[in-house]
Amino acid sequence: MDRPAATIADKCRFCALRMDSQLICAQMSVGELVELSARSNPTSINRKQPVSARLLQRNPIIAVIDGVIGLQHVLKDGRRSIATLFWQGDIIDLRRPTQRPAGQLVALTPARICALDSETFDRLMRDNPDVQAVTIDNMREQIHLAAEHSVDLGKKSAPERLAAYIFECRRRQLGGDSLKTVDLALRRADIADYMGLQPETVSRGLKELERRGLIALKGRSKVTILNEPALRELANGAPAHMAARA
Amino acid sequence: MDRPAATIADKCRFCALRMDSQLICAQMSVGELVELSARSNPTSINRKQPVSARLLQRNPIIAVIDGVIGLQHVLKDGRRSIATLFWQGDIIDLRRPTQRPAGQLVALTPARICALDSETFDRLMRDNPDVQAVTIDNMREQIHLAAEHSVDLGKKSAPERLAAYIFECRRRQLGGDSLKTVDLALRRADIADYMGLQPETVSRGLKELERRGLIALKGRSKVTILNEPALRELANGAPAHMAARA
DNA sequence: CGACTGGTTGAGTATGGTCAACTTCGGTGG
DNA sequence: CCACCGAAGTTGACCATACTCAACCAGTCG
Repeated sequence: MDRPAATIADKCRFCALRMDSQLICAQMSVGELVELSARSNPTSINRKQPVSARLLQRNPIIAVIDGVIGLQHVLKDGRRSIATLFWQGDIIDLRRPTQRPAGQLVALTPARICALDSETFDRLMRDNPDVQAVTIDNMREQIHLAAEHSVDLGKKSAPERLAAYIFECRRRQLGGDSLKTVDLALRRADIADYMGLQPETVSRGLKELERRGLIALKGRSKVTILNEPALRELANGAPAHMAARA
Repeated sequence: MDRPAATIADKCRFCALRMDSQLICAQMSVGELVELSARSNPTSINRKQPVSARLLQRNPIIAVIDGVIGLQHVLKDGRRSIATLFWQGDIIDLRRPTQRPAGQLVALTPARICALDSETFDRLMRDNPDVQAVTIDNMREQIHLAAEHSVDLGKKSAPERLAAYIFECRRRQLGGDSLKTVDLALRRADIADYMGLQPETVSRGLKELERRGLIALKGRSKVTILNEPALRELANGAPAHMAARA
């Protein structure tokens, strides 16, 4: 190097992962960020593009800067399933002891991610307890969300799943639980593959929620929640008369 | 105390969590175990018993010693869903920032667990890198298994789900991938609630796998795998002609 | 404008859910 | 040891939800 560059590279300086105290890069010192920015690989991905296998090979730790990344599995006969959604701040650690295929990461919206190699990430985890805490919290949250998602897929009807999906989107969006209008974020086909439905069923289900007066569809991707208690009851699997009362 | 007790309490001395190098207590020094055994709460639970809320209040970290623990959610109208199965060595960390209800832990077989309080667990994680590594590995594995389970629930037919369940049981059992005869571990109703089916469908599905010559049912809870490649193809969602060829 | 992608609508169907009856198993007590 | 009881599991008939397939519609981009 020409001279000791004690400044943070631009790619990190303005990164969204520093802008919220809950996010990983907000835990780091200037020195750590300088070092990190020499090793990190921020990348933009277009919708439907997979995260390059070559990138993952060297850099198996992915932090989602913005957009939505899906973990996609394709069954032998072509059925596609999206097992997990990753949103801003989520840390995806694809390293596994057993070398079973783990599915593929695909951008479901235009997205930006930041890829790290094992050594850098492990060192950061070891040396910075705040990074470690944030990362472990994120893993715990992922485990918890995965459990809730399993409940959705296991026992809920199509309208119930869609109600649950609307709340899931809202929770993960800027503004969170106070938003009245939620962005569905994904295309119908992706919502379908994530919620274990067909695109047609998603369409009919959303219409059904609208017919019941629970939501209003604003264009193709926005939903306004009209009756939040009832929508919540429905998402929690309450029978019709309970949801109506809510 | 009467005198410095430098011995490990019996409850820890013979614990299965020390007997395998992958498990959490096998990472600990004698000194740590002595200290730990003063704080840990090994408990036996009968099938269908929930893990006591009082225990969890004080000790939100649970290690599964043996048996199967399920994370159960009950919907507003009574439908029951088992989101996750925890087996020997799994570490359940129920602490969450947001105080949303997280479901209930229930023993699905006679089980033994060991409950720890936050402080003890966090200190152990901080002071012992091996404990930390094992625990983080376990969390990563849980995230991964949850993703696979979501694929099962989202897009697979009843026989496919049951084939996948048989492999999941085998993987988690002593002997693992080499076993020919697998213990289904759970009752039909619990398998149903875990795989997003009804008990009747589980029964019919297992019969169907038997009819196709993929498995043989030995009593109510044992299954012998007769055609492993074909069963695997089926579990992976291959169409009938591919599975038959396998 | 035409081609394309994404979304919606409709008709028919199949898979798995529901409900009820029945069987098997395992434990308990006479 | 067998009789009995309750829990667990299986079977069958019927039915509903969501899937399939096809046509159609609405934007968008060259």
